Amino acid sequence: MPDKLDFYEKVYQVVRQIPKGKVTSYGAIARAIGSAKSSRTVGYAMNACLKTDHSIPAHRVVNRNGVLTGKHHFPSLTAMQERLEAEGHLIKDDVIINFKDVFWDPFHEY
DNA sequence: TTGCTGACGAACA
DNA sequence: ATGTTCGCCAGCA
Repeated sequence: MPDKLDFYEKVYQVVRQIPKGKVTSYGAIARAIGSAKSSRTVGYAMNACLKTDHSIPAHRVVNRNGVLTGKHHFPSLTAMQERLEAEGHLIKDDVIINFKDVFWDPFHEY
């Protein structure tokens, strides 16, 4: 079937499951949907969802170091950080403080 | 169609 | 510890 669209579907599905106050990484999502080495493409999917589906909390997805590498793609350069702070996260120099403590592993859900 | 790019990550030197 | 290379996959010129 539409394998290509399938990839997006799965990515969105996982991202939507991220609990409020938690975050996860591109790589974690990639593993969760069965494409462990496609973390880059996960980010690409996020980029697309920003423009299309606003119901997806793309700001809860950061890289494996807890860095807000995707902030440049938001309407505002500070939008991502502010959203995260609004959910109780502490951010310093684009890095989520206590990232490890607020990390949510989608793999753990499956 | 080919080649390059990119919100990543892991392996190597 | 730091820098480079490769894999993965969608989108665009």
